[in-house]
Amino acid sequence: MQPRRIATAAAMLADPSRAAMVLALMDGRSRSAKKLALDAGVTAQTASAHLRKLVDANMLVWQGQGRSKYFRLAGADVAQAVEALSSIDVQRALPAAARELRFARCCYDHLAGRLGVALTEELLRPGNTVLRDLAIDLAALESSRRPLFRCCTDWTERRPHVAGALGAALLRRYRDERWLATVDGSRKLIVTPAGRSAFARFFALAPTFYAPD
Amino acid sequence: MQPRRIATAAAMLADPSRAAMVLALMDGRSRSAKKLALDAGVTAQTASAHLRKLVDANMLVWQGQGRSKYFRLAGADVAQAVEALSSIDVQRALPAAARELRFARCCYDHLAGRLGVALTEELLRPGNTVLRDLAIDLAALESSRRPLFRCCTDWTERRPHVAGALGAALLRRYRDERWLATVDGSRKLIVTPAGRSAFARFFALAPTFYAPD
DNA sequence: CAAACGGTTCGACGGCGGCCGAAGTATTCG
DNA sequence: CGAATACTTCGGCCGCCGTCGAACCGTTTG
Repeated sequence: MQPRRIATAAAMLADPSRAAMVLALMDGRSRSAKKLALDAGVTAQTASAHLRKLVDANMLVWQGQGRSKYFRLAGADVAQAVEALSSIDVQRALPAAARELRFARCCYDHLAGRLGVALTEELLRPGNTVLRDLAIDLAALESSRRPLFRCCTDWTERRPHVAGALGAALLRRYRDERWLATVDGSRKLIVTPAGRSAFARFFALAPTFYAPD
Repeated sequence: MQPRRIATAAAMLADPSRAAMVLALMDGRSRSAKKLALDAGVTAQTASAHLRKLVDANMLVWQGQGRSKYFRLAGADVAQAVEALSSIDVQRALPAAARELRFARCCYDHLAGRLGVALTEELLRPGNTVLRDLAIDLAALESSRRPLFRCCTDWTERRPHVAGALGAALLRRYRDERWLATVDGSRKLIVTPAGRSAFARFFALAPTFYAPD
């Protein structure tokens, strides 16, 4: 039956501790069980039980390294479900913490927020040449098992941004080029000076785009 | 705090009875409390409690009519969250019931499934004239408070289909023209003979498209 | 008005599940 | 080897929440 499947998937995120863990992994990187326990504010034993459930539910994958266990999200579907859930009942006034994430953040392994949406829209404009300009190897991405293009609806902007293998490749590129930089352990991303000029050149992003709203 | 928000939203769908109710509303229509109680297989009292919670959580809205109360989804965000959750851990072999929905179904108030994805891709092709051909009044849709365009990732196709005000307007149109017909109380949609020729004319859908996969 | 029907409130029951302390395994390091 | 560290298992506690029976309100119908 369908309801049961959805209920069990939702139940994984219905516990604040598990939600905190998954949220901590929304930047796409891996974290040890201990770190996740701290993130969630529970002891190691409880975290262990939670992580086991999340793995059993195919929401997390894990990878051993010495006496540590590193966890990361099992796929972009999980990230999308989390984003979709947080998009429900967005109150008019976002809390300060959320507003910080509004401009640019990573959603699992791709770019989200106002910047993500804007770059996506530019990318989809007919006849654009950004992918060629950046020399993104679409053929290589296509051959991966992961779908090339998926779209993910932004909970702050309520408009789509690009996810999937392409979204991941783009964010990786932005980081490698030092156009975007990560902030401490948060999902927030900041645009470097080099990034500003690059986005202006390749995406025709006006300087006024960065003005506070 | 962020985790708590997500957890409470997920908790709404974490109960099989509530999940069944929400699922029963995924076709975008309204249902009475009694009907929903039957759908979920619980008594009227329990259903009442569940529905109250769902309304409090802004996932359902309700509308009184005489001594009856009719519920429907509060918005497309809810439908999207449900779709996203069901997309997690899609096993290779879909159950028979799900396969029936694969070709065409309604997702809240717009079209999803293989047909929804195909029509969306045709719609997005540069220079297409479908919206003009069908005389869709974009200006009127634009003026509604609801966002004109949103995309929703399909859990069967894993590719985006059009949602938002435009998606709703299109499905309404397809139904009004009798191109698509609903099946009993399910979300399944079937293409009428008139629909086949219309989709061929406006969307250049080849007859082979309807072949079973 | 009385009967029927849809929805709600109350209270009690029962079970599931998150939590931690304590103890157990495995790996690393001195 | 022994100490320290990361993770797991076990057992018991506690609280939350879904469930239904019974009784209660409001509307509709005859």
